[in-house]
Amino acid sequence: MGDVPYEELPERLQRMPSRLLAQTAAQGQRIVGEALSAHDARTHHYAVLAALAEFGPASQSAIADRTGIYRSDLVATLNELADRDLTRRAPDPDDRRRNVITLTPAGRRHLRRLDTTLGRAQDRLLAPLDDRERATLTALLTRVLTHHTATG
Amino acid sequence: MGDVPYEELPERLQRMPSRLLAQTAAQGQRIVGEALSAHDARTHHYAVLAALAEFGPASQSAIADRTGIYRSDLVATLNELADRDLTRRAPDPDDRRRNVITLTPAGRRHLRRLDTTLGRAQDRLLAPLDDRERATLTALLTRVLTHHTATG
DNA sequence: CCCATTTCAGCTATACTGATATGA
DNA sequence: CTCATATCAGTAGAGCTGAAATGG
Repeated sequence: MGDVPYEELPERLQRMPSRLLAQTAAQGQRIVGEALSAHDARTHHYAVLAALAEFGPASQSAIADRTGIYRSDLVATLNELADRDLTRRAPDPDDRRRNVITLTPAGRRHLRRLDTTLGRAQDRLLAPLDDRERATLTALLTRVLTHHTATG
Repeated sequence: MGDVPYEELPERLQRMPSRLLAQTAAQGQRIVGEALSAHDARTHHYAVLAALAEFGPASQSAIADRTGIYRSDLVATLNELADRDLTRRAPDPDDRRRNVITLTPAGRRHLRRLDTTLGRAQDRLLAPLDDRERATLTALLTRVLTHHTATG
């Protein structure tokens, strides 16, 4: 990708919002993925660490709800985080169906490193936009997203 | 996804542009994918048909450049389109390394149907935004995207 | 020889579905 | 019995890489 002047794109594709979103999101994923891979991390890792830091220990089900990660995918993510000693998984004594996931001190430090790295990645992604434009973009995206994810 | 009030998301995730883009793009892909699957089509099909309609017959290499589809992925896409008699693949007499891809009349009709279907899908995707906001969003996305895909 | 074009075979991360075992 | 939780197995589309075969 990125080997061709934008002018050559078919006009239909050029202005199709879903395509603009997909392509721009792919650029973001590429930039963020490169930044995270330097820390042996992926986006799901960051989402889980952030949820634990902001809401405290939680069941896998609660983490899934708070991050948008599917319960089935969360299993692997938590395995990876536990392998790296960034989170711990312990059975919940109050409800033995549940695991309680907690952040370790190393997890907290890792999250701070990722915050820095990801901040820089966002900056590279949005480089051509000034602060006001960035705010406009995130506000518009937020409105579209909430419209499609709202429960009521 | 979409089972939880937005307010419960970790603040870090809520405002991260790359995540907003990824999630919104996923909604777009879901909506567009459903619309296309009713016509036994996928996004790559539309991109190729649009490129052929707007630029005329072309080699696979040229189509790849004009759509952003990888050359390797284009092979399968063109197989599928040819199976449906929407495009034709013929060797180029001027350069026998090349295939010349042309749109069939059925392909032209199919493109028109997809135009309609996709127009409605875009409208559902961007439902919460008015026309001016939609224009702002596409303009901002276009600037970010061209910044990352420009050759010079 | 080098370069362009097509094709094949594979990989990755993400989003998503369905089934199952266990316990409330 | 039903519902919730965690887990496993698998699917799908898109983006991406590398190598091979053929021809300019």
